[in-house]
Amino acid sequence: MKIDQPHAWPLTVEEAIAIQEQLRSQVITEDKFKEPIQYVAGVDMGFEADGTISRAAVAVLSFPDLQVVETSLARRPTTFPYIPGFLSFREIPAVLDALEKIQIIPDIILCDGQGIAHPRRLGIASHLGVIIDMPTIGVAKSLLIGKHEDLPETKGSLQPLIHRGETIGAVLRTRTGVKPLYISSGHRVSLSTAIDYVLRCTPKYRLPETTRVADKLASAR
DNA sequence: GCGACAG
DNA sequence: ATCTTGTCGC
Repeated sequence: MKIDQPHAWPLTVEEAIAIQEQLRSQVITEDKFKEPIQYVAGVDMGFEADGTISRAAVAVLSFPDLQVVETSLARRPTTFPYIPGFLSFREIPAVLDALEKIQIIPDIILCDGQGIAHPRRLGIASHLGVIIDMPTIGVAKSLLIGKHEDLPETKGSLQPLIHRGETIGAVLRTRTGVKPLYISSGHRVSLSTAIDYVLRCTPKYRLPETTRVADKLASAR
C-alpha cells in the first residue's frame, strides 16, 4: 500500500513529546470505517544484533475466517531506544516499510501495544493509525498506565481501564485462566468495537491470530 | 521525591 | 524485545 511521508522523526524525548501532543488531537475514537470488514492485519516487531536492527512483520488475514492471505517483512537499523511512553518512535519506521510492501489493504490493523491507553493518549496503535489514516486497535500484553478491578478467570471477562477518571481502554480475558490483554482504541475504532474484533480474532489462544502470525514472522530466523 | 514503566 | 530447557497443568 502507498504510504504518505510521515512527520520528521524526533531525536530527543522532548521532540517526541511535542509530536505526541500535536497528534493526539487527530485521534478519532469513534467507529469510522466501512463494514463489512474483509481483511484484518496484525503487526509485530522483532530485533536482531542486540537490538540494533529492527524487524517489522505484517500479516493480513481474511475476516472472519482468519486465513493468512499475505505477509511482509521489513528490516532497518533501529534509531530510537525503548523508553516507556515512546515505543512508537522506535517501532513505527520499520512498520511503515512493511506496510508499504503489502498488496492486500487491510480494513483494520491490530497493533502490538497500547492505543489511547497512554500518558498522552497516543500509544503506538493511535500514532500509527493517525499517520496512515487507517482504523487501528491497541492490543497490549501488559499494562502501561491506568487502574482496573480484578476480573474473572473466564474467557470474555472484561473490566474498564481507568486513568484520571477517564475510561481509556479495557482489560480483556481472551482465554480462561491466562493473563488478560489490554485493549484500547487506536484510531477510527471505538472501544466496544475494538473489543468485539479482538475477540473475533482470538478463537483459540491468548493472542489474536493476526498478531500470532505476525509475531512468528518477526521472530523467525 | 518515590515508584511505575507497552515492546 | 531478547537470552534459554525442562516442566507443570489442562
